Amino acid sequence: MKKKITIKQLAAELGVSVSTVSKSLNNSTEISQETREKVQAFAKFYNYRPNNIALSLKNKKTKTIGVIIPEVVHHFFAMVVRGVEQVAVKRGYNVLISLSNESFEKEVINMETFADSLIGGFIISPSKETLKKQDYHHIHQTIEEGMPVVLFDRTVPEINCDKVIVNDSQVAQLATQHLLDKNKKNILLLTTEDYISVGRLRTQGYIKALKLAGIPLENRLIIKTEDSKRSDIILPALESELKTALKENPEIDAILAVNEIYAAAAMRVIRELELNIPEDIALICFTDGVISKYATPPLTTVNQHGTQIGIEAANLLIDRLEQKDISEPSITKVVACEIVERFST
Amino acid sequence: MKKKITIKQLAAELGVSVSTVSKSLNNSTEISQETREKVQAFAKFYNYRPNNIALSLKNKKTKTIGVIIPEVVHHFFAMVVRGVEQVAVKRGYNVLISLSNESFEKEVINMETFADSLIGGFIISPSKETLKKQDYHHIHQTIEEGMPVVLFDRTVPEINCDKVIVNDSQVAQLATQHLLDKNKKNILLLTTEDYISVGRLRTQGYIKALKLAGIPLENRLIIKTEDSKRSDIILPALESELKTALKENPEIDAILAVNEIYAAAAMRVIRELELNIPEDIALICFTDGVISKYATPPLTTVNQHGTQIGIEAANLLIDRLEQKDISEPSITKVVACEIVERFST
DNA sequence: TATTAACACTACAACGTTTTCGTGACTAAC
DNA sequence: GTTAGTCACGAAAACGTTGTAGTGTTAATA
Repeated sequence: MKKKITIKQLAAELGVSVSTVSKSLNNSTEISQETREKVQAFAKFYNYRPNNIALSLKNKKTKTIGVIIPEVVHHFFAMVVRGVEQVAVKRGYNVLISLSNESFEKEVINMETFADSLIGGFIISPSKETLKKQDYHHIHQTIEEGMPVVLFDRTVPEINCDKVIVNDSQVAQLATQHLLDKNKKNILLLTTEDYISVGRLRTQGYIKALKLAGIPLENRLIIKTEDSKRSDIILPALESELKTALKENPEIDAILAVNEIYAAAAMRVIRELELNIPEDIALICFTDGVISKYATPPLTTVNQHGTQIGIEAANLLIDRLEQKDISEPSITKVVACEIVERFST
Repeated sequence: MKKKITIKQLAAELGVSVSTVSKSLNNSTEISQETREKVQAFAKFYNYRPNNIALSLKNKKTKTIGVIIPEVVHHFFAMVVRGVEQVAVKRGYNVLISLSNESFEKEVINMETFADSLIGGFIISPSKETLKKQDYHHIHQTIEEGMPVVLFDRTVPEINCDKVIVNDSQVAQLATQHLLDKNKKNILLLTTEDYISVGRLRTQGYIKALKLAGIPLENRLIIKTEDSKRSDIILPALESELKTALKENPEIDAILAVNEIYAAAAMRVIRELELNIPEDIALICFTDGVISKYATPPLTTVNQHGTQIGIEAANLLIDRLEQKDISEPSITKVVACEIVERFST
């Protein structure tokens, strides 16, 4: 086993001082061409690579960014991670990942652990529990301590930081319009409680589209799911609620689901009731993931461009890390999503 | 903005030495009860948290483990990450993630970046390209430098390190047997090229099951996919090849797919040919993910317990990091997978 | 009264870097 | 022959922490 070599060892080996080695490796003109070459050759031979920990300590900054998301086993978040990782590598940064598992406590703990100087800044999408509690002290504190934070997807107005969002409301309106265009007039909305910003915004878009089309808003056509914990608990409840709604309101001819999982649940119910997609009921949902792609029929979706969101977020964060002027105002980027038409509408 | 406070600043504030503060915070009996309490109160007031970078440098080890996987946007790998993260948090470690994107070069670069002292050890599933090239110098070198490595899923015999694998061959045999039990005798196998260990092993299990049942092995019933790059390129090719096979061999009454995506492709083809699942063709696949779960009909699958694999891998790695005796022999853990019967068989 | 022991604390080195500020040796100019 | 200037390199501090080895004071023992 050959342990990693340090500058000090290299210096001893070469019979020169530590400073000389350091300067040679950094190609300083202070050192003669000859010595530089010798040192560099030795360094290469011994496979010297600088100790990043020492560098971080010295420079008082790290080349690592922290990503805190509720889940990785979730297509959208995985896409975001991919995007973040992409630009991180390109710009010479590492990515530390932490999963809140939709739990407030875990989010806080993970954030504090990360903030202990391992990390330069955060990219976060808060857990549902955090949003419900509206307790953002950990995020505020991090910002207070001078670490930049970028919020994405689930955004919180009272936090002043860079944000990457999706034009949720607008595209939900578009999606609703898309259904109306297909001559579906009784659209059921499958959404989350309003404390989740994306759910709220999408609901707003839905409402706006109906209003514009002059269709009265029926509250019984909106199913809001509590959505607090794991999907294996809430899905059966959602399915039975939906089933009841469909039975009691046979005029329903379309469903707008706020995410893919809800759409999958909807499909299951529709199948059980022996209705056809899209003839009897059209279906459109957010999140353009594998479920929609490989479903029967493939679903029309709203592609949220998770990778793009990750890219924007990472760039925003790294820009912030590398900028001198700390007082630049916060930026909010909107990533436009688009409707991917398949066969469910 | 209140910057993070250091021991030195605390010491100045309190009018004692740095050592006293350090020892007080660590509750050393060397320091009087009184002083200890005072220091701790101050530390709490100023929200002191130790600088992990400095600790890492001092202790010559970090509390961070690196995970290198081909993709996050992939149910199985996401599950593994979840498992790793779970035990990492529990045991006080951080998780650094890197995506190879199935590229050899990216894998090597990322690994080298990570290895620059940020990380204590690695959990890796090599990229397809790496497996094809059979170039494992980067992994060997890392091990040489004394960093523990745990390989999972895609395993390589010539690397001597801890491993977490799935009893692929055995369970593929079981899956095949499952189809045979349903009275399906002409089973098509949708697999990868042999250089991917999981593909190879599953193929072996398939062959063994047929042999045991006394059914002759037909090479035209095995479709091996190159599978080198992104799925959007290989899937159409796979689909057309499969379609041809199904047309030319109408006796085929079952398909064993080596992963979910292949199964989804198979479903698409079956649908196009207007055949029924499972009556005309039964379908079973590896990876118990969202596609299988929400497909029509829901697919019978082999659950690989990704989370469990991640848990085992992380524990193996952290055990290795924390053990004194460096020369303990390598361990290979087998995580048993099981067949989840749904409606496609 | 002199020695020892306990106590409560401090000084300092070390981890691996970079960088500032020397410091000799040599050369060139006066 | 003195002074100034360049060149090539080294010493040391700093980043934040911990642990070892002091250090001075007081109390107990011989």
